[in-house]
Amino acid sequence: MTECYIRVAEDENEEPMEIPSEEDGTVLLSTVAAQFPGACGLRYRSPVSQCMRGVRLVEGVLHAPESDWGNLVYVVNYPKDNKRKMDEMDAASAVKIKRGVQKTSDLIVLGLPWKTTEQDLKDYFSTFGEVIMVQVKRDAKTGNSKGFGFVRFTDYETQIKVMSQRHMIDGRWCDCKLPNSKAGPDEPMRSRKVFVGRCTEDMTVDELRQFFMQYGEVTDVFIPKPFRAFAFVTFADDQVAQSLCGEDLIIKGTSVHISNAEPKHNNSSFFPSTFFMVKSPSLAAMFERSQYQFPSSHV
DNA sequence: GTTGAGCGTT
Repeated sequence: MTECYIRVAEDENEEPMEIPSEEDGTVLLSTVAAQFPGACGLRYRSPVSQCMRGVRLVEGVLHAPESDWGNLVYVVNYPKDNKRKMDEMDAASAVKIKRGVQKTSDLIVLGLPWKTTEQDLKDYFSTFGEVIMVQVKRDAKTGNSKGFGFVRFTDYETQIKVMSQRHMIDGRWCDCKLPNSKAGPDEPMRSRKVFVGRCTEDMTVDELRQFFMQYGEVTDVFIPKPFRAFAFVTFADDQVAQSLCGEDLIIKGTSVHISNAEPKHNNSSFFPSTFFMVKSPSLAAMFERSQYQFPSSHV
């Protein structure tokens, strides 16, 4: 058997696309997935039995049913019952659109092959939608991949779609999930100050101020020294601060996580900050600063 | 130069 093209379609009634086989006549699942992201196999209607038959799949390699692939149209298989999930997804996103544009967040990608690079991730996930950030986490010393990474999409629908299925990346099944850092209901109190996690050392007070200005008036930026990979940003309006909590924002190509700046002690009943504010703004600032530590989730 | 559930600081 020699190299050829086989006809593959999303559905029996849809127009097929021709995809190439290998020299030995087999077809790689990754070749199918390149055109049909999320594909996990192929099936076809047997001319003899008129039943759908599965194509043999061994370690990412699809084998022709008979001596060759023939002129049949092969239909793409997706994990579980993806069609029904799509309907649920559309209904869910329709509800959410009414409440405004959904913010996307970083997704953790688990199970990456050691060899997979950020370019590989970008290439793969771009088939779902516009990608605005990818990371492969590596050992600082050896540079070896830790086997997981992160991805961020422009559109929320893309994020939902990507989370709803498994992913064949460089020969391994990977999962995309919401990272633990943003799981569970946190965000307890209302504050004008937010905690900015995962800062990099090159971020300056000025740059953070410039960046956060787009959301509202910034009254203070505090970066602990020596470098501790987080910062505090205070807004004039607490609603601005609250609206950012839980979000992943991208500053200079780095994804930072916004959460509430949590007070470690609560002495405000003895010395309400409003008392200091009318008397002395600088004292009020000192007071606020002494009250807030990093949230427990980041300790 | 190894590994395979997890969780992001260069």
